[in-house]
Amino acid sequence: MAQLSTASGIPVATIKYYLREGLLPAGERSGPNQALYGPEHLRRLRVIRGLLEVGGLSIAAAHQVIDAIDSDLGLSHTFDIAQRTVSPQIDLAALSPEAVAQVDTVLSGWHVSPDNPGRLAAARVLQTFAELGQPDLSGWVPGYAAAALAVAEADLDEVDARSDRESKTEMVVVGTVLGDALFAALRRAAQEHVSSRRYPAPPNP
Amino acid sequence: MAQLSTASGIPVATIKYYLREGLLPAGERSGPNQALYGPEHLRRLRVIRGLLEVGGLSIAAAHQVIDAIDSDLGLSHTFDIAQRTVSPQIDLAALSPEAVAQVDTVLSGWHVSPDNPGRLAAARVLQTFAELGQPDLSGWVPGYAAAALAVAEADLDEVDARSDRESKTEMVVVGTVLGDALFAALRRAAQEHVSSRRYPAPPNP
DNA sequence: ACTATCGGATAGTGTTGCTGTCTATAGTTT
DNA sequence: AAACTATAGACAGCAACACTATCCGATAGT
Repeated sequence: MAQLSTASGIPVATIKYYLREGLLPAGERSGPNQALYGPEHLRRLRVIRGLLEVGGLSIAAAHQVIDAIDSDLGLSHTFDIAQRTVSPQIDLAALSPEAVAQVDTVLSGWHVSPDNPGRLAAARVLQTFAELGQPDLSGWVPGYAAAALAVAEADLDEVDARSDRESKTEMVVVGTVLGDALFAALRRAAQEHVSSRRYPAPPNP
Repeated sequence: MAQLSTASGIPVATIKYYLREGLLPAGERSGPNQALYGPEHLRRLRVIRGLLEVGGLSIAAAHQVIDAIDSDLGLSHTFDIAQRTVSPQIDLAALSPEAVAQVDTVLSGWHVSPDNPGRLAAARVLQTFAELGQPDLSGWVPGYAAAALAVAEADLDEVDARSDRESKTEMVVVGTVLGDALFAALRRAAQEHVSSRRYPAPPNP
């Protein structure tokens, strides 16, 4: 276990904690107080840290998506679990009908089930804007939808590019979680790029 | 204050907490133990709840971006504060040069400063993929970059569409925070749409 | 005069993600 | 064989966070 700790850079106490929480499978027992850990444990640890640190998931959420990787349920079901895990729980009754209608307008032509977590989350965001007196976002949101469609195509392409089923499953889960972080990061960079192109000389205070 | 509480749906104790933390400016004092709260307080409360619940910010982070709204520092500076607040702090020394180079390839042609928070965060994500043995993302990431560019254009368009400076500032801050959530939500919906189009009949277990 | 409410201060709560300590045992070195 | 180190497993403790509850003295409205 000391090796596992030094190889991963994670303290022994933390590894024990992940074992306790069921995030990491126990090592192969070689005695009452001895266990052997293989490369798959190291890999799993890296998945865990990626989900927690980069993806910002909680321990409980990471547990769910890791279970989704381990169980073989078919890709669409795995997608569903991953999506629900990373999305906020939203009560449909708490949403204004206007916001929901607004989202459905944007999503018109898409085949999306009514309880898709993204649909509800998007409605929540639009409702927040509406409460802040920004009712007309018709110039803004469609651009987001078009970009989201392009990204989703890229996501599915990448999953298709994986050869074996296990690799596909992992790409579904990890891609769902880390894809959010990746896009947000690239948006920051793109904002600086576009901003500097539009306003060449930033005003000096 | 009771009115403010019922109007916003936020418990009095919580409003007091926000006052203590400096998120909400004090009401206009009308006596040693009396204060008046106006519509601007209600609006501010809605901003706070949006940042915390929808944007997922911490109290400290919300404080920073709210200060950015209040101070008038020029749009590019406000953008910078908002970006740094919502981005994870990443130590450049902890990043592998390969991951950084990979990001810079994707960002080639963009005018992005070396310490742009998005550049570092994107490198962190790519490094995580590399550690998981997914080295070749050249079919995936460029699509993200193109989409991010389109979204950034839409963001700046929307800021430009605001007339007064204060409204622009608020759109910069709120748009930066809630835009992430909006895009992530629409990506979920788009994934279901694309997935159902590509694999019409999900396998029944 | 009386009662409800106010602002302000202080302390307490539940959750989360670890971290430190302890014990009994097992391997390893001398 | 004795000394030493490392291990698994259980348990308690801790710091940060976002509230929440209680108390207090003063005052506004009736």
